[in-house]
Amino acid sequence: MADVAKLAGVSSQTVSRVANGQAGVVESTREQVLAAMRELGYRPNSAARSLRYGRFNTLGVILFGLSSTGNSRTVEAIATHAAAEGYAITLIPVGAPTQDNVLGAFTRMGELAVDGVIVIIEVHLLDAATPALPPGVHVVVVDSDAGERYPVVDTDQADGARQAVRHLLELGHPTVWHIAGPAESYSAERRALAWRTVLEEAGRPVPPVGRGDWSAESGYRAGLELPPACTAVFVANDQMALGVLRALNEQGRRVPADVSVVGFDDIADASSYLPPLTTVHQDFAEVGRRCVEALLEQISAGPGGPGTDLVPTHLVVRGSTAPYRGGAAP
Amino acid sequence: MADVAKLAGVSSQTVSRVANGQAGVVESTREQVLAAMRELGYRPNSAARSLRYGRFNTLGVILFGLSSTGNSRTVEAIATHAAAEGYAITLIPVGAPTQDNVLGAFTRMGELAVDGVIVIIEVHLLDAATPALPPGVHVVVVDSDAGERYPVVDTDQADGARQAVRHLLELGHPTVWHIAGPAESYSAERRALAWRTVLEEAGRPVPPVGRGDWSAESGYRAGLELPPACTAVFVANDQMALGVLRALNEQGRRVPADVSVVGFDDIADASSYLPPLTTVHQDFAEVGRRCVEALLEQISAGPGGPGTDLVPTHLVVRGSTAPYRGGAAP
DNA sequence: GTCGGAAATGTTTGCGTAAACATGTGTGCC
DNA sequence: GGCACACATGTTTACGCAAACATTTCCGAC
Repeated sequence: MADVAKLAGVSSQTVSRVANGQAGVVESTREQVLAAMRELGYRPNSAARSLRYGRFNTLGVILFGLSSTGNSRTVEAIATHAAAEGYAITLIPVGAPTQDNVLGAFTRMGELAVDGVIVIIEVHLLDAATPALPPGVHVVVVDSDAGERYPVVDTDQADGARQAVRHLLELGHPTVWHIAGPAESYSAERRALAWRTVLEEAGRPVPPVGRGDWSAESGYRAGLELPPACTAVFVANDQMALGVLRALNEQGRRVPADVSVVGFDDIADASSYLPPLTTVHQDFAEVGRRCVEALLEQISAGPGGPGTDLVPTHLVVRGSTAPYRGGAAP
Repeated sequence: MADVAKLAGVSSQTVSRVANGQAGVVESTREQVLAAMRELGYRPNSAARSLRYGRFNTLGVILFGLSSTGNSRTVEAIATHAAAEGYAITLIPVGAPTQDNVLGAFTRMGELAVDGVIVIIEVHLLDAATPALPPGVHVVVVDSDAGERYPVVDTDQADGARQAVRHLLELGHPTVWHIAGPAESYSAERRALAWRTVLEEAGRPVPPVGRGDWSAESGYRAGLELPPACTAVFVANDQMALGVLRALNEQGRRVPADVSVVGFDDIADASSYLPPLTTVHQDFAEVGRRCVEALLEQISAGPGGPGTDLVPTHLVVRGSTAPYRGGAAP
């Protein structure tokens, strides 16, 4: 900066004024400074700026991994909206979901230059970790039941699951089976709970729950366990539903003629499954947007209270569901 | 830091020494300082550190989006390995692939506190943009033909495509059709070129190329165009292959009995397609790892020359390919 | 012409850290 | 006992920037 000032024949303060587009610099001077900047290839040093302002214009994101479609789409939306607000994103992935790893990630984040943190992680691992964050750092949590302690943004999992199960009941199926995600996952539990509640409210029998780990492969294995009596199944995500379709296909059971299948997420591929999957649409981009919004609000206006902001879902009916035809196999 | 020093009854310099684990501090003093740090919840300010050192310990990543499986897995690997080396990741997504957007991303990145940049973007958009980066910032490029000007890390696209096409020819198919990715994509072009070359070398006719945009939906549309004479098709990625499977299924053509299909990427879901997809396995994690390695090498040892580092691929044979049976439909 | 005041520009200062240099403190050796 | 030297700790300074305050310049009104 000093070099630019010297070359332009002005003080460094004037350079600073030009760099920040402040008023009070006469046109001719501004021109000269800009020319000098170009000539020397001057870039403002963001570290010095941060030091001066006490702000970093950076948001941290802590998550388990980008491998799930939901996470990666949420992160993408976060990055996009943060960029639009002049913020950069710093990513810290946590390897295995252990207390130690999570704590380590928060500690690292605490040492990093971030103004706020978005946490995409199960809450039970979170409690021990947040104290590792410095006091000034704000937090928004995605996809967990931390609503009593932190601001939370989440998809309306329960309502989505309700829509799925009701759709199947309305088609006449006597009851609906469920293949859930991993027990540690809060979304998985909420979807399972909503499924159970709808069945109970409708006075239908509640079949035993199948389990997967969100992967198509695990859905395939769980699908093989589905008994012949099953005519309708609500699967906790689209990828497991893909596995279920394969399992049913291998067993010679036709979808949707013999068995109706509903997924959750509405990933891009779901419309190309065999048959195209009826599923619950989840608006990941909106979740990401609201996270950034809530966090920036906190940063500028001070900590908002806890509470949960739910993004609505809706059912997308495609070819994998059909009316009940009175029996399992024809 | 001054507060800690006061509380511990030492100078700030001693605090600094303790914070950085430097020698020359007697045990009792160190204890006192550590205690004071804990009491005050002291955190070193990374902005000041960066200012002092001229290093940020941050790597930038510029990409189009996280929606493709490949990108998100590569980014995940980059983040993981960078974290292991004590570096954080700053993400800048580029919306639409226009010259302006790319330039904007590079400009923003130039103003950000990064020591190096990993670019996951088509090269023809890259040329106009890199000058926007400050001189001291190192660059590694993924998935492009920039090998003559930048260090490039990439999957061995050509070899993967060759393996796919040869596999189909070895099964006895007279020739192999191809559904390519978008023409702007360099990987798409390389896969298409390798496909054409193998056919020409084998003296087989080269059918017209189908086109998609990587999405399952576009694969479906391209799949509907496949003529009855087609008995083998190499699709440029797994998701489009999923669409092709659906198109063939709708037309009553069985896979692999009537038509053999090979994909590219080996995404997690591919083994659960109907039928499980034969595809070219791509090691995204390794690509990410090598990127970080190359970039850190540059940062510590000065700019390495251009050149391309190819990560090998291998064919995974599953259920979507079968020997040629002498005719298109039985 | 002189004076007031607004606008343009310059100077000083401090953000938190750590290197470089300066000072103190004790130890062992002759 | 005095001296040198190693080691622990303190003081000064600079990193790049911009707010706060200081100075200069120029204009119009009287």
